[in-house]
Amino acid sequence: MKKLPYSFYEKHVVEVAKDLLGKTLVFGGFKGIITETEAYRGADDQASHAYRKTKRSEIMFGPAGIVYVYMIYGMYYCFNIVTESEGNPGAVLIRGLKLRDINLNGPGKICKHLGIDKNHNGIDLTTKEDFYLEDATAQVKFKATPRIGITKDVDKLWRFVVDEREY
DNA sequence: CGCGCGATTGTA
DNA sequence: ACAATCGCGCGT
Repeated sequence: MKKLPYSFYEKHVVEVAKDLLGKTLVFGGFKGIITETEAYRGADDQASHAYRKTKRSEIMFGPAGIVYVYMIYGMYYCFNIVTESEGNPGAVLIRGLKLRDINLNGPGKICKHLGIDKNHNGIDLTTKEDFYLEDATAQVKFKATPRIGITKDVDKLWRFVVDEREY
């Protein structure tokens, strides 16, 4: 299996969110299959941090393949991957990860279990040897649903979940 | 500088 | 159904 290149992340955020399903995340000693994602975009997505450019959301406006981690509700971190070309904000929230023996369903659980926090913000997934994504040969089946936990732009079907029998 | 609230989760 | 818990973003 080979590491996913910059070109994989540079596409439209919704495409990347779908394509990430079934891919393998390698982080330190952990290896897991991505089972659930959500897409967040720029000015046309009111639910996104990048709806307005702030110090926090600035990273979403930058180049693709970069890790975006933020704290939520004062006690959990959310792990995102920046997409699209520079100047076009977008990021995919990783919401589900299947490890060998544990099913991490929920962005907070993933970060807590793997130990991902604010220190990982800004890491380039295309150049590291212990933090990257691996290509997958097989395509997985999935469903599109509304995103979780938001109050604006709730009608966008930008949450993608791998069918349970696929993993 | 103060204040309300959030891309969540475990517990009741 | 709700508390835990704190950094961010916006208004003053």
